[in-house]
Amino acid sequence: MFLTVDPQSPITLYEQLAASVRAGILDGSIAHGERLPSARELAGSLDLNVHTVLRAYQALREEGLLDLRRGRGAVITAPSRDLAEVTAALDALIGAASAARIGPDTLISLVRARLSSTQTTQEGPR
Amino acid sequence: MFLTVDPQSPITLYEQLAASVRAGILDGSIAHGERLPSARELAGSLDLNVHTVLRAYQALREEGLLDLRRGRGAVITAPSRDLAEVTAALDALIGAASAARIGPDTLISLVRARLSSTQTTQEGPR
DNA sequence: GTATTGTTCTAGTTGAAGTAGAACAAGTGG
DNA sequence: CCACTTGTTCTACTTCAACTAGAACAATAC
Repeated sequence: MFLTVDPQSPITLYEQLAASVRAGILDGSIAHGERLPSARELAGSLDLNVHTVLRAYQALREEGLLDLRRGRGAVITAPSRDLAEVTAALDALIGAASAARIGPDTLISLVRARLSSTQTTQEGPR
Repeated sequence: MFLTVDPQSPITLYEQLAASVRAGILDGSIAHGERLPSARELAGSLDLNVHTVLRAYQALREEGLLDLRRGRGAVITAPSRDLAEVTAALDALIGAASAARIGPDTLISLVRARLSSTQTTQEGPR
C-alpha cells in the first residue's frame, strides 16, 4: 500500500490522500475488507496532522468507500473494480485530446462539465 | 458568447471563467480572432473584480489560447477544434466509469494521474 | 490628443486548509 | 472488568491563496 502526499502540490493534502486511497482501491493494491493505518499512525508516517488524515478518511466514507468506527479504524468497503474498460477509454480520451491539441486544464474542465451535466451515480458496492 | 461564473462553486472564480472561455473556444461559440469583452467590462457584467477577470485572461494566455495587448483587449488565438472524437471518447469514459461504479472524484483523480504521468502537450495552434 | 485597455503596484479582507491539543465515546483485546 | 486503541468533537490559532479595491502607468486605437 503506497499512500503518498506532496506538500508542494496545489491540490490540498487531504484530497491528495483521498485520491491515493481511491487509486489503491481501484488497482487492487488495497483490498476489500482491508484495514487502513489508524489516523494517528498515518499522520505520523506522512508527517501530517491527525485532522488532515481524518478529513480524507471522512471524505472517502461519504463516497461510500470506507467504513469508519472508533476503536476499529478504517476498513475498505468498496471492492476492486475491473478497470480494463475504464483505462482503455481513458487512454482513448487522452489520445483524442492530444490530437486535438487540447491542454490538461481544458480537458479537466471538459470532464468536469460532462460529469456535472450527468446524473452523479453513487459510488461503491450496490 | 455565454461566460458565466458561480460564486457558490468550490472552484475558484478565475478558474471558472477560464474554463468558460475554453469551452466557448472549443465548441466554436467563441471564434478564432474574436475579441473578448475588456476586463473592466466583463468584471462589471459578471460582478467580479477586474483583477479576477485579468487573472483568468492571463491564465488563458499562458495556455496559448489568448493574445493580450493594452488598448486592444483580449483576442482568441486558438482555432476551434474538431471535438467529435474527444466528445465520443469522453462519453465512452463516462459510461465505463459509471458501469464500474466509479464516482466523480475518483474519475477526476484518474484523469489527473494519467495526465501528469504523460508528457503535457502544449496547447494551442502550432 | 483622447479614450480604451492591459500592466503593475500597494493594501486590505475573507475563508479554506492545516496545525495543535484536549476531552470524549465506542470498540478491541487481554 | 480494565487498559488500550481509535474515531469524534471541540476550541483555538496560523497560514496562504483568492478576492476585492484603488491608483498610477504604458501601449494601442481612433
